[in-house]
Amino acid sequence: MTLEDMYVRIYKALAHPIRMKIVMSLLDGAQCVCVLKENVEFSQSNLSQHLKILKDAGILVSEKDGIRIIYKIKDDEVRRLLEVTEEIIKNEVQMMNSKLSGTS
Amino acid sequence: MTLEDMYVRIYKALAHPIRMKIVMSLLDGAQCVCVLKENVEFSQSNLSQHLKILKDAGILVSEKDGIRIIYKIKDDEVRRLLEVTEEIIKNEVQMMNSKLSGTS
DNA sequence: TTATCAATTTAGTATTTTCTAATATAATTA
DNA sequence: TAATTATATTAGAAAATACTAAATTGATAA
Repeated sequence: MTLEDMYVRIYKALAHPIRMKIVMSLLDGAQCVCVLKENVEFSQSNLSQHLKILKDAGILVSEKDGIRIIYKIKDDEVRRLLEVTEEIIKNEVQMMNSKLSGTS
Repeated sequence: MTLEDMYVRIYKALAHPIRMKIVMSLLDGAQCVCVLKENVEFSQSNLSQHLKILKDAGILVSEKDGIRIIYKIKDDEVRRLLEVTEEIIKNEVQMMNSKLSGTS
């Protein structure tokens, strides 16, 4: 596995609307699959597959709690990744707006 | 386009080995397509398609220079995104190593 | 103007990813 | 132990993405 491949694995994990939704939902705190399931509009097996991808990529970690499995954001570095991405998006939106209003 | 979709577009653009290679190659400085072509192992049309995806996602920008087109990393925020990702990878590698050597 | 070089676009095939449905596992409770 | 609840896995069809080859555009030079 090259360095490039490691980058790609991380980005690929985040490059899906459902997975992004899961990750954002977990930014507020850990959640069990049973709760995540309620906010997601498809099958439980599909959710499970997406969670696996996120876990394998090192975005999420999980732990057992009796019959439940709790998922959470792995660490602060992952949170920072999302923050920096948000910065990029903010810049884009700002630029779009200033172009539209002719203030550029 | 929701906020989620904007995140996804950025990550999707980076979630490909060839595109990652292009981006890394551009971290050292702007390059024309003609030079990028030499470091990439497939058709020029394919390269062009990947460049388009990176540009549309706001990762790269391009400018004309006579007959050539020069591509470069859009801005420092994008560079930071890559840096933070590298941090995540470093942590992973470190953890793997300490597990292997039993130092954990 | 014609030829050439640099890059992009288009169309169709090949490959990869995603989703659904069914089955399996694992912990808990009756 | 059997039934139930929570989650994961598997297999195959559906959808999305990537690649190749050919055609196109646009700028420059002969």
